[in-house]
Amino acid sequence: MNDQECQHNPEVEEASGTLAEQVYHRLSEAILSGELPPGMKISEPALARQYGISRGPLREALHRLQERKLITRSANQGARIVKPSPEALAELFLVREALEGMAARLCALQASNAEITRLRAAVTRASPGQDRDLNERDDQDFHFAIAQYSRNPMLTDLLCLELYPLLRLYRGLPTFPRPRTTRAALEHERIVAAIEDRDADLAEMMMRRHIAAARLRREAALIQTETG
Amino acid sequence: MNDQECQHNPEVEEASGTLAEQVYHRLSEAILSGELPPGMKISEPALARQYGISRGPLREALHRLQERKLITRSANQGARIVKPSPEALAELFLVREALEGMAARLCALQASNAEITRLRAAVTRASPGQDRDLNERDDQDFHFAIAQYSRNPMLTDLLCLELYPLLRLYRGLPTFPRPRTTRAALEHERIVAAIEDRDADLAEMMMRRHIAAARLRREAALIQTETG
DNA sequence: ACCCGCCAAAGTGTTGACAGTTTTTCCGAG
DNA sequence: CTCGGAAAAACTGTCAACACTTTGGCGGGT
Repeated sequence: MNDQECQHNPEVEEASGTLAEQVYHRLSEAILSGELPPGMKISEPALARQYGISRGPLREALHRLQERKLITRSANQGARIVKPSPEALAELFLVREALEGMAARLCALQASNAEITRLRAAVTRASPGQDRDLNERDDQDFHFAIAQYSRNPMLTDLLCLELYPLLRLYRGLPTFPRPRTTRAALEHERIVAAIEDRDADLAEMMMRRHIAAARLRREAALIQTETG
Repeated sequence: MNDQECQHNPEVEEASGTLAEQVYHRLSEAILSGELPPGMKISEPALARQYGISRGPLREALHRLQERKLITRSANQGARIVKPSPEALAELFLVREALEGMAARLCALQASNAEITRLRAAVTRASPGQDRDLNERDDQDFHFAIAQYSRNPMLTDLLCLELYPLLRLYRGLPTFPRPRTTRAALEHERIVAAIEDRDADLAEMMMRRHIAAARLRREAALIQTETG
């Protein structure tokens, strides 16, 4: 009935299971990528037409997004895309520091030798010399691997399925700290070295400093903006 | 059409907003309290009849519970109440250690003097002498207050709305560590003392030891059970 | 010109019914 | 008695329609 579906993303559309599941993932991606502008009010009939489905599955997806705090809902007043704020970004970095610090600790304690070898390979491949900078993809892979090798599914899910996706929301924010390429690569190397030594305390401390550095850079930039 | 509604809990039924919201909270409570046995398969028609509503709002509530990981859903196979495992409990305690440690740190850095005074009053009231033991309610209030005074809404929500409720699920587990009354009260006192001194490092360390103590006691009990 | 109440249009919340799938049951063959 | 398979019951996924609420605009009164 709708000839102009898939107008928002001409990708493969064969997906998993139910319509509610599909639209949930597509909406999640649309929000995190900024395709749906923050603060926008969601009209259920309009969105349902756009995706070529009924309101039932759409509402189920919206309730899941609500629980993930990607949208806000109030009774009889509809849903709105969540609006990222500099304050929320600061909070996120502190939570991330705590969780990734623990992940690095567990990694040092429990990762297998094979996993550590893979970590080392990825880090040295990402920065073979002084001149090679760390790109965003390598950085994400590194943190993703640490989270996985912690052997704590609850912690891994929290980081990879909730915190890391949320970070994408804040990329457009003017206060989002740009990665410090060569410096970050060096810190990654030291974290892996601590894990290789099975030094849990050092691994956690290094990871926390690594995360905190981005937060502190951002706070410094904020102050400079205010006074400048 | 249903004369025997509310058969499961004869309480006040006037609640907030939509039916989906009400049934979401009631189901959440039912799962966490163990009223709905872990691992049980959920029949949507049966539950809908039991709560006197249609399947639509019920399904919306179920999708929210799925996102909270209180139930598991697979396409065309229905939903099941999540089953707590000793492994998941161990993971939970590690995540809690990381997050509450950070909360105590932020508390030491950012809590107002009035809030710290309230913390101190609550701790001394909970254990006026050596003989007075720490009950469960006082313990929960203490950790709840720390989470709140951290002035980090994202961290507070994670702890109070996700981790702490989840803990109730594991209370029935034979491996759940029973509180160490007088010892825990002493540790609480030391944490508050560190916060009063605005000693962020010490506050975090004390809180992490406090959480880790419960985890270690549990692991020790497990080993003893295996060998005994 | 401004404010207040009414009316229509749109939107959200809820329901019952229909289609496709899974699970159970039941019956006969081996 | 056990095993396999087909029919039937139950259940999940989906949809369109209905009831109630909110929103926007219009007209009348001040």
